[in-house]
Amino acid sequence: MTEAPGRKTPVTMQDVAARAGVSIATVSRALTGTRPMSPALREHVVAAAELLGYQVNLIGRALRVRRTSSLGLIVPDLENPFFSALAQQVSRSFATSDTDVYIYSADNSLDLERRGIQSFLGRQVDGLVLIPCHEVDSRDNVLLASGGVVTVQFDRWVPSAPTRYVGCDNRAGMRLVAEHLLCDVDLARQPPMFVGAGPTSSTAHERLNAFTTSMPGRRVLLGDFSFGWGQLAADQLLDDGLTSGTIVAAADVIALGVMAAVQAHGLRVPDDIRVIGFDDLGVSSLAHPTLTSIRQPVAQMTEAIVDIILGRISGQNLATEDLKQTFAPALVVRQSSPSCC
Amino acid sequence: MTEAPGRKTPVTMQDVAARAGVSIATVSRALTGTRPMSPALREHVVAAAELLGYQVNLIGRALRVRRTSSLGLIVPDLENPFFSALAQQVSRSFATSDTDVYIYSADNSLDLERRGIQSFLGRQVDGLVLIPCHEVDSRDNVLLASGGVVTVQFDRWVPSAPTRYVGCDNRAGMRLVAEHLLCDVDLARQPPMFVGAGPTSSTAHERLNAFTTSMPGRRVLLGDFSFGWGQLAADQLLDDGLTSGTIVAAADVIALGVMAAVQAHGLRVPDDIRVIGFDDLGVSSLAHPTLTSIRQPVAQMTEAIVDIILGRISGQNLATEDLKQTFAPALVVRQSSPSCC
DNA sequence: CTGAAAGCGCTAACAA
DNA sequence: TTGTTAGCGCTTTCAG
Repeated sequence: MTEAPGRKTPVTMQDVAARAGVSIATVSRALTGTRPMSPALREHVVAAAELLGYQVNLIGRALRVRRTSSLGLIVPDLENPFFSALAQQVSRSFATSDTDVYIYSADNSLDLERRGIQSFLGRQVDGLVLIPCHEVDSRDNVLLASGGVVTVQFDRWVPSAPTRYVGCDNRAGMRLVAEHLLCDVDLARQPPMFVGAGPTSSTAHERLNAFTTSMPGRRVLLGDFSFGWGQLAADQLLDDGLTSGTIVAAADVIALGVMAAVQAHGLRVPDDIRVIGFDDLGVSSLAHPTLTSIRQPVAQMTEAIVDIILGRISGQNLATEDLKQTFAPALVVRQSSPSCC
Repeated sequence: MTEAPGRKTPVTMQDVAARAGVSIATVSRALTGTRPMSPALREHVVAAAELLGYQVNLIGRALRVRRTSSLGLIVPDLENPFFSALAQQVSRSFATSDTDVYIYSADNSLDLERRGIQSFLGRQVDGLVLIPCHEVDSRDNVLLASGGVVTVQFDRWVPSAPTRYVGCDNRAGMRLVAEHLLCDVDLARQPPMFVGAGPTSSTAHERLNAFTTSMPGRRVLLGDFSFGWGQLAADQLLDDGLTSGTIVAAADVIALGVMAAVQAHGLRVPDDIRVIGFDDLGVSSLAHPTLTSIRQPVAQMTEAIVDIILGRISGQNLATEDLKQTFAPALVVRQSSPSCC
């Protein structure tokens, strides 16, 4: 019988050294390849290591080299598909480097957010990517993070924290929506209204502000970034007697909820109610009808994060405005709000 | 000005000890509270630590105590909402313990899956929860994992790997679907067919087998666990002239894709086409129409994982069949396939 | 090109 | 109750 799993004493470099009849330093050199050595001996050591099933203890290495080759990513909520998509893309962008990405879900709790940060800092990650839970209340957490390690705020911006930020230009995105409305929509027949999220995050804030600026005096409903809220909001509007209009949602998850509710009420999208989303989640091009949305350049954004964390960018003496890196989104017109021509 | 973030030399116990005028061991005891000591001194030490902004270095601690209080969770793909939901729930179940959960996405790649395992093992996690990518090809990876640390396979089972498994009873779930069909559906008017995933995972396998056993001779289409595949499959069926039937999907993501396509073709759910899902994702109760599905007892499953990892269960001399812990799912009848009465 | 030894930050056994 | 010290596994000077 093989031994019980997870019970055997781990084999160390000491063991490999003994087995190969060399010093522990030689084993280290043979395995990491940092210093020149005779190929024959290297071969010999590597063979011994494999024979014993040696696996490097990264804790020991990290303590010595003071680097962990790891990155912490803290997301507010994994069940929000936009955040899962971001997490996946961050992982993907670091896959070609030697940096491992670990994801921690704060489950929309400031306490868990703090716990995640403490935990990552304690484990000496080389960098921290943080999508903060709350625009105001996460400030202490962001400060805690940035005091310990290179920190990048992603997607959501907490003001007055001295960290880099990577995100998309939400105002520009909402301006694209406004242009689309002016150009392609009969606003008298299908007047616009906004279903957004309460301004507890910069994204919610910026999208809301940009909408009310571009489209003043329109109806605005605020909830959170969820499918359920979109559905609830649409139910309210329809129960109020709405039979035609253009619903601008602050996120695709909201928009998809809106569409479900509109169709449940027997109205047609886009003939009766147009729906416009934001983010351009993968499923949005598959929904029925397909969703007009604002596409965030996620791959570009995560590449920017790679550059910052791996230090490919000096970042030393940046002017304040350069701390914030925003990327231009694009309008993707689909069936839920087609163009007129 | 404050110092540039992430640049200051970290403050160690040594520093705290010097500042407080005590030995380093006293600092350790004051901060961890493992040994009795005079409250006044503890107070004093804690104050010094806070003054200096001391943060424990968990790497140093881990090297010494040979425990990291951390758990690795490897998922095949974060963009699949079912896996994100599982990840969230695992995190949640461990939130009350002192074990931190780190998530790693294998991005459906065996190489990345292996990298994640190596990385977690090297970092000496106390346990590993693995949702394997592939029923056959992941075998080496599972063996690698289980050779290093307590490993639990979750949701998907790779045979002949000596690890515990936690998942739901997929066959029982599909039997519930069959019962529902026999009881509530006019099978002559709405004949059942199966839209599943290729048998590259135990879940796909078991659900497919259970369907073909309960409902022999029915049409079966196999793709993958995605919204897009559900849509594509439904398009095929409808293009073949299907105008009424019952589509049993192997997962909610597939079912949602099916529903979108069916509605895009102008057919009604459930009047023309019934749709039944599996997993019972949160959004499934919000879709339009709401989705009849098989609910997995996710919270129960993750609690079982907690028990295994934290060693609340002996697990020493289990019989082979006890290594597999399956939980009973439940049928949730909603609008997409209502009951007859 | 290889070995001996120091030491990363921490905790625990042992002394006082 | 507190201090001294060894050592977790590893890399990297420094000698040889």
